[in-house]
Amino acid sequence: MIKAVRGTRDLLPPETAMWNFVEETARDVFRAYNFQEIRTPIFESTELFARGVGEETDIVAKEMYTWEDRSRKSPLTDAPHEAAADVLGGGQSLTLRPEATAGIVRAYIEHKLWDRGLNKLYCIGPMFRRERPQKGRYRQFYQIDAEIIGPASAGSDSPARDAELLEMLATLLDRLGIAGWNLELNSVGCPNDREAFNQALRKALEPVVGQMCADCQRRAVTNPLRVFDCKVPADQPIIEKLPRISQFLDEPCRRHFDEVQQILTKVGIPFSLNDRLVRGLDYYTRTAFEFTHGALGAQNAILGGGRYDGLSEALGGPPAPGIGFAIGEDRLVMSLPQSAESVLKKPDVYVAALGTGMNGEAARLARELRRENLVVDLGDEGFRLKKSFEAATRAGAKYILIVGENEVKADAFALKNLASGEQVSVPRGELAQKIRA
RNA sequence: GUGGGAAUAGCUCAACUGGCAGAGCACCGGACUGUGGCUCCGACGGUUGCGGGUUCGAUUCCCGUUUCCCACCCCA
Repeated sequence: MIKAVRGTRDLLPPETAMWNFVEETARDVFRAYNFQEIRTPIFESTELFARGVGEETDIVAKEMYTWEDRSRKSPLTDAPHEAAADVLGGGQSLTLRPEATAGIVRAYIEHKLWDRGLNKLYCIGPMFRRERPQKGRYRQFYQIDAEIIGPASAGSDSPARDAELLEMLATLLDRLGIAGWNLELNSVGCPNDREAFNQALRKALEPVVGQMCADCQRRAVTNPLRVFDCKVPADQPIIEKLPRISQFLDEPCRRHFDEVQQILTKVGIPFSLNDRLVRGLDYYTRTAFEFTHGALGAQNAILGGGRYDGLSEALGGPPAPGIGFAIGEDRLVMSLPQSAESVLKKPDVYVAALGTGMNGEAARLARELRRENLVVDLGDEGFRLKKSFEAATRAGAKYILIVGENEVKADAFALKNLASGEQVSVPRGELAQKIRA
């Protein structure tokens, strides 16, 4: 048997109803904040992620699905079409997107979206990372992503945008009925701050790193910021004494962060400061945040994001400050309180054809009712009435409509409420109204 | 990539120390040919994840492998 490959999965009904519920709610909330949809390709030039996400990140260094595309022309017969193409293989290096922001910023640059002022964009779709699967983590997973990006003259670097985005997220989680979320907030400053902080951190680690766990010794070399992620109890007293990024923020960054907090407080969004919150992608600046949820095990981050004021320039574009987030849709669906059954749209009526020659009559009635925007399921004239009832009950239909010889002759049909058992004869023209009532 | 656990019917799970692979639910049919849910009866359903080894005999023991789950790493 051929099975879905490791880390991928089929989403089946009724669970897909939950996904539709989440996506419809998200679109609805985004609309209220004047965000518009953008759809970018699910594969891009490898270089985009190397430069955007960062060569040193785990994502780029070991988790991407990357392959070499076939060359347009054989290198034996002619020069490669693409100047950038590898001379030997001829093909361009392509990668399945591991995250959405880089592609959106690429589109921003490619289509000169700064001409439109401030862009508020969202994107829903699959991402791909080759990690070891576990609960809430898949190799093909889905993100709901939104970005605010534009020239600084359009206000893209304003703390008001950070606060607006965070308030929107709180609204979305509330609308979905997700209780018990926690917003953790930090500022990772601008590149200068980070540089100074990194130096101070390395210096502070030097005398103590020998006493720390093996992971921390490795982090101290590769990415000192990640030392703050350590959960080993013995290391905590040491980590407590390390310098914090908050001590290295320059005046503009400090003011920016203060303003974000003030607005959030004013609009009543609860948050907690976490100066150990560091993010794994190189492009983050200033505001960094995570919404966590208890019921997700080790993968407790339901969404995360932050500001990326230098990303456009890193990709060869003009200055374009921005802020965005990615929701792990798989994890969001897992933390929903509703059952799949409860969000599933059940048929209003099951049309039961009864007896030879009734399929046509039933189809005609079903067509009329569907044109009235009712959800209609349709049986088969070969079914005995008992079987039609069972099928209607299983489908969760509200009514069953019997289409037999007697009914057709009278042009009035037996309509039975499956829950109450009440049955009435209804003329053809009044069916839709009666069912909807 | 590292460590641990698991895998038996569509689903949830049994099968004593290595001795005929089972149950409940679901599904299909009948009791009941135009009135469902309840009840009763019957039928269907299996390469015991896959491959090898030990043995007279393997779901059971051993080795390998795949996948899932848990944790690490990291992230959404």
